[in-house]
Amino acid sequence: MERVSKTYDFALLFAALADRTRLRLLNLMDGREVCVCYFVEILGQSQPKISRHLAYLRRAAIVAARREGKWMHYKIVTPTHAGAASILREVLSVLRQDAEMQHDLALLNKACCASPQLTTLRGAPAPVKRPALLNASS
Amino acid sequence: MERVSKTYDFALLFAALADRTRLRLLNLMDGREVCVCYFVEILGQSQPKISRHLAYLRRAAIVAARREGKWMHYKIVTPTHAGAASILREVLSVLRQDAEMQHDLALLNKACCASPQLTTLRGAPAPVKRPALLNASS
DNA sequence: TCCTCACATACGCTAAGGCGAATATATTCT
DNA sequence: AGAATATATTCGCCTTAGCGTATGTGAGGA
Repeated sequence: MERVSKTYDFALLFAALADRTRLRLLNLMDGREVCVCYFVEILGQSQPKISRHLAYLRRAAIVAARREGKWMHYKIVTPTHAGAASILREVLSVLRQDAEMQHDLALLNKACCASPQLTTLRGAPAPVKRPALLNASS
Repeated sequence: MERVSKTYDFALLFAALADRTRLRLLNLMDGREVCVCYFVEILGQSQPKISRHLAYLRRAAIVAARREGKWMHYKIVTPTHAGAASILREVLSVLRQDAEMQHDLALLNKACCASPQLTTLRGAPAPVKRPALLNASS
């Protein structure tokens, strides 16, 4: 058995959370896997900016990316550290109360159901809702 | 009735938490009011450094300072935003599990009970434990 | 193979953070 | 008033972050 991160770097976790855009991204990924194009469309911000923030979250090991053809899907990964996991869970839970976060999610759900509605997203894969909010990935 | 912070700046909160030294300071203040000299002694770091991090926490409205003669006492203040408050509570709870944090607290408790033990702290006021972990201040 | 789409990364800039060292301020003591 | 103590702030330096813009890369289609 291998020992994983005896001392967890909480500062790194909080640095990853210390940006409104990243919090909005995480909120959109709460419980589902989301394609990058949706982030760009819903947050209304430049694609490189979104991509850089996603890279930041990846560096902090908070999200994982999966390629599917031309598209990249991002999802939240549960931190190996139990404390970090419960902090992240609490954060996501609190974010759900935020007005802007709720608005973002409403846009995501709309885009999900009415595919050809948003011209920019024509043919983009729909985000897949997951049963568990935080699902461990091997 | 006055409306308090309709939209809370979570990024600011997390930025304040995104530093190991500040997390150690908050952990020491968990449930009690602590004099600056203890922070310097226990963390073993320079006084200006400690003071700057405390100023950062003050700016983020996470702690409050109180002067008592030559000494300054710091304590955690509960954020007005309920979500922020519960995040902070969860963070403090998780920090308690961390080895270094526990060690810091052990040093604080020792310093608290054996006053004349630490020469540097001769005559310094003892930290006062509070019943509630997070007590709202008017 | 070339083109296009979706996304990632590099570059140049500016702002902010963190640190040590020095200095300022407030309080108490003599 | 002057000295000593406790704490805060400033300065200069370096590193990191965030942004727009431009460019690179990987996959699919013609």
